[in-house]
Amino acid sequence: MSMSRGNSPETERRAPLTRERVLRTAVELADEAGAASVTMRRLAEQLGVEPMSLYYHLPNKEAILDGIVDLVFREVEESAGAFDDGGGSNESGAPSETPDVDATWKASLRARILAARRVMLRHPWVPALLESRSGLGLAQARYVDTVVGTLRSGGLPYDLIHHAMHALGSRMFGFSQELGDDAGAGDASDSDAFAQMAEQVPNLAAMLAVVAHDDPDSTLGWCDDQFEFEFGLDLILDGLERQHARTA
Amino acid sequence: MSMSRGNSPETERRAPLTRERVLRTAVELADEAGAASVTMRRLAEQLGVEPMSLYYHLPNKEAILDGIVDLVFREVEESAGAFDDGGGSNESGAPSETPDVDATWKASLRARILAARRVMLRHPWVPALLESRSGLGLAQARYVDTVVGTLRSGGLPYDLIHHAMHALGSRMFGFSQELGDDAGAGDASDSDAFAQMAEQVPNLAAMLAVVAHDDPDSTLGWCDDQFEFEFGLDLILDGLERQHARTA
DNA sequence: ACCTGAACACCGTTCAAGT
DNA sequence: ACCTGAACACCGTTCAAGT
Repeated sequence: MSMSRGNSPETERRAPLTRERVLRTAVELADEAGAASVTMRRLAEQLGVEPMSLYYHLPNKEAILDGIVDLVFREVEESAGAFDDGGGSNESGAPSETPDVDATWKASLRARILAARRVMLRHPWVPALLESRSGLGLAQARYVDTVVGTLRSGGLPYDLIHHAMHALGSRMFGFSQELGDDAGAGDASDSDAFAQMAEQVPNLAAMLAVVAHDDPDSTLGWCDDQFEFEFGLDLILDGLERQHARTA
Repeated sequence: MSMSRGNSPETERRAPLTRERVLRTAVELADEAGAASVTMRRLAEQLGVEPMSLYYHLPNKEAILDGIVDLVFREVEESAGAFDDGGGSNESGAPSETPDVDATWKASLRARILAARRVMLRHPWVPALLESRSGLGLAQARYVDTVVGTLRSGGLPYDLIHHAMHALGSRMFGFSQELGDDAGAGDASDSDAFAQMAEQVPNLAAMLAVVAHDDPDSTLGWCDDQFEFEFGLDLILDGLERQHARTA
């Protein structure tokens, strides 16, 4: 309520330009028009400001891209507020039988990843952007940290956890390939091109014929992405569990 | 040897501009300087030609990117020339006990994928480019086709094969995430930033400390990518084998 | 401290023209 | 048939300047 800083009604209407506000607007822009539309000039326009003003709050476009990825991972953290931290900080590195192993590690990791997926589905441009980025941002690192913590609470040794991170790959963040675009379709979108392709790829064509048999429109784009995601995720989680059981 | 078309020594020295030659040069350019350097203007320069000449042989830049991906997959096909086709075309879709199941499907699929990986390692820009592309090219589709054929020859039903394709994801093509860049490193490249980050991500830091303990330089970038790739691949292949055995 | 204007070095691409 | 030149509508970014 203090009016010490000269807040005219005008400056109150237009929120001041801020790193935070720039990034939030960039996320909105990406959500509405795709990552390619996040351009310094269009972002500035959206903010009612000149392009060069952005450079006062962020060093360059890379920082903006890093920033919006981090913003999404903060959203992931919020969405997972209900989960416990699972951070049993076992200082000694010895893989002795810890008494307090959490038998539900697999279910809770699974739930957390599926929660992350729900956020990613709201921002389908994140996967492609994330692949192009090298280096974890802070929020993403914290997310990875909770995954490690969950696996550790299940009693898995750190080297198996390390392999698990690699085996999960981007699945850890809730996506595989086909989030944004229609993977599996492609040049063969129209059925003519596909029929012509079919004789060159008989095995693939046979598989598609069998799998799509209960879906009326035979054109592709028929995969149940959610089912496939969970299938692949469970394959990996079950495999990890088995590896752990074999050496425990 | 015929000189019917006016081949002066000059035109023989400079090979004629061709779709093929444009794409091969584009691959070389990407190999040497990264995918970002494949630009119509720089590509033309490399070919000793004006930028607009490229548009006579290819419709636009997208076609060039699709083209170089396809070129790499043709390289994958060549590298796998020693493999058999495994194309047992079992017309009836019934999953009855086929007498001619190939018990070595897992090993041969594994070998083919690792062969593809060796090609991808020569062209580290392919993964990122492939993710951004929607739709299989012909050579890539043929590659997928042989993967389907191999799984089918092992007796797996088509719907399990379909799940397998999704579960494998880009691993089918021989890469996971960390081909080009140093995944796992990042903002924490310098040890100062990492130490500061460590207290925010205790579980992650603990894992890294344990896993890196036998690697002298504690900075990241220490993962044995080949080992991790094979670990994840085997996890999936073993899981698929088990799923198949359970329903066979 | 915060924002702007003009300018630079790039992009992909169209279109009319050259040979 | 094959290649070119000029031009257009975009980029990200630097740098000196405004308030």
